[in-house]
Amino acid sequence: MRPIKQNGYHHGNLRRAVLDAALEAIAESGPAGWSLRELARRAGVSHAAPAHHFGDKTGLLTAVAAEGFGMFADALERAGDDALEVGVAYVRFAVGHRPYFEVMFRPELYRMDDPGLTTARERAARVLLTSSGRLSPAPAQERLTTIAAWSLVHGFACLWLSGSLPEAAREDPEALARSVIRLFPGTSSPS
Amino acid sequence: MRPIKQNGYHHGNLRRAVLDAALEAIAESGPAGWSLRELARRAGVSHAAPAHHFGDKTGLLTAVAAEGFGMFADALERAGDDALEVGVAYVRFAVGHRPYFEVMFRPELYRMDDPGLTTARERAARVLLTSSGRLSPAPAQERLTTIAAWSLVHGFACLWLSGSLPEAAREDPEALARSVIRLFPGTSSPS
DNA sequence: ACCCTATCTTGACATTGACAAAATCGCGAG
DNA sequence: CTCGCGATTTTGTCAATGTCAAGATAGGGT
Repeated sequence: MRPIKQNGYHHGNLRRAVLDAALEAIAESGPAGWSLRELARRAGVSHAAPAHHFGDKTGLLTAVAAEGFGMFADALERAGDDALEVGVAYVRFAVGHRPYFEVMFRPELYRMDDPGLTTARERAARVLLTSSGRLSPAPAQERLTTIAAWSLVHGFACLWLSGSLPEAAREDPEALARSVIRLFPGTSSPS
Repeated sequence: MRPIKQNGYHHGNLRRAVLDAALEAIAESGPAGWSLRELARRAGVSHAAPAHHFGDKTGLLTAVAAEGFGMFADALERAGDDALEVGVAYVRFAVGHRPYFEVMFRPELYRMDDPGLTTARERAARVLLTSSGRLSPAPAQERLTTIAAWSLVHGFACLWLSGSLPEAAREDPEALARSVIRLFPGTSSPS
């Protein structure tokens, strides 16, 4: 946002500033419509400053994805054990943190071997697994039920973000998501 | 693939050649991991030849999306009126024509005001609407049911394409999709 | 034989990602 | 205090890319 440097050189936390600038740029132009040099310009530093903290563009996107998966896992854990609430939290995160979400589920943009990223990813997957497991009518279908519930909320989030749903513009996505998820068997009566 | 030109200049259908080269490049490196000049190199023409047919990079991606929506609508119409089969066709198209699918649902990459694109898009939407409509238990929930069914198949396709599903590597996506869709209320007994 | 239009080439320019080397800052050792 | 050292930032540079403008070529219609 605002330039960090006052006069001469500085040693501020440029890492955070560049990350925020990247998130803002992704929000404006998508995960590929920006440039490292533009971020540096926004942060008020020279064109090669971000390279020291992130290596290259892929490294910056890896940092975005890792942070995103961490926040995502937190949000899902906060939703508790009820599958409906976890699903709503899934959509709420996608809509409320669109830049993170758009990078997270595009693995060709970042490095999947990042350690912090994979742990956060597994943490989020565990919440999805446990919450959707109790939707299954029989233990044999537990795996399919998890995939189906995950697909439902993920698909809704993607369609809403891409503007494919005609009602996307004039309706609250969270309320709409709640109504849609309720159609899935087992989510109507939580307790 | 193969260079078109034999000797000197040529007037072949470069448009098709560039489109095919673009699809191949997208299949390899995603919708953003290629360059116009690389396509021209692959097709054996000069670096600015594609510009005459597509204007710019966005124009080329618009052509890809338009052609993709046309093939998509054809595939869905071929599946008939049964919601389960339409859903399976949805996933089959996403997996079998991955480059098209990845561009189609990323509107920031192309121009949505393209006339041929919007007509094909509406044609596909109509199939989804009519086939999912008969899944609804009550007419009042028809809109929600359509959104839910669409979200389910779209989410499954996206998760499978992004490699997020752990079983993605060792199972047939079409069969898995069929099992998953069957969990949705109303799809078990088609007739 | 000639021209005309679509098609393709060539040349150029600004922007970008990446790398190397120099410059600067901040902090601890003496 | 000051000196040096590592972390950080700058500057300079290069190849690659997208886009535009101008020239060259082919093939058909007159």
